[in-house]
Amino acid sequence: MVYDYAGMVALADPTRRKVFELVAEGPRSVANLARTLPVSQPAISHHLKVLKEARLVRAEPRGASNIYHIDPHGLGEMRAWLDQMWGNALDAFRNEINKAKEQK
Amino acid sequence: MVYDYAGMVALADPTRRKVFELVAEGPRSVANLARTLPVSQPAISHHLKVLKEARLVRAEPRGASNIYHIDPHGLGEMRAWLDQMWGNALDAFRNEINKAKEQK
DNA sequence: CATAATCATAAACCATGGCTTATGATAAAC
DNA sequence: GTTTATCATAAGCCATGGTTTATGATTATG
Repeated sequence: MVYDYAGMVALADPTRRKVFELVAEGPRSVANLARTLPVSQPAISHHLKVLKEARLVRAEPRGASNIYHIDPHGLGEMRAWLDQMWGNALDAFRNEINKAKEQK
Repeated sequence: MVYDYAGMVALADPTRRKVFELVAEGPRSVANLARTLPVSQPAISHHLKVLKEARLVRAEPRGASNIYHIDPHGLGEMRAWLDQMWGNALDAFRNEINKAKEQK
């Protein structure tokens, strides 16, 4: 599986996490997010750009506003990747445990 | 669910990702990692410290060496959190879709 | 006991990136 | 048509954090 870790990078910043969490609760405009969080509107726009490039959110123009909502597909990709990574890591871990037992 | 995002922050750095991926393949010492990756030994130690505090790896002293392996418990916590977040976000997304349809 | 190997911590350097202000472009409101 | 609201981008500032060198502590080796 190919994954560029963009989702992890995007969620590493606290402010960007809050932006994402708010959008995950329901669609929000840039102005709404800027009013809700203690950062400027350009900062919000920048965070949304990173989240969008990480395929965690999508934009939907609505008049002068830009409504952001989550990107189920991209979010699912990140989840699928973590699931596989988790499985692989645990398999390798169990192999090491068995190898250690054989040493006895 | 309480989660401090430490796992995401830890995996946001490219070098630290490589350290983790190598450890996930099987137990490795600090010296081994330092020989494998193009960074100094103190850099490796620092990355391992971050990964350990994020509960993604654990250390096991073995003589003068320090063998690192994954922390299945901590890794499982991160996976469980992402699973729940994913479910919540999708539920909220579907609610919005239905709301939009009722508007018609 | 002396030497070599392993590792963690501290200090210093510097690039990355998150933030603000400034600005222009588009759309709604009056 | 003028004003107001919304949004994205650019430029500049500055803190965060990733890196290296230096160092000391602990353990194996000879």
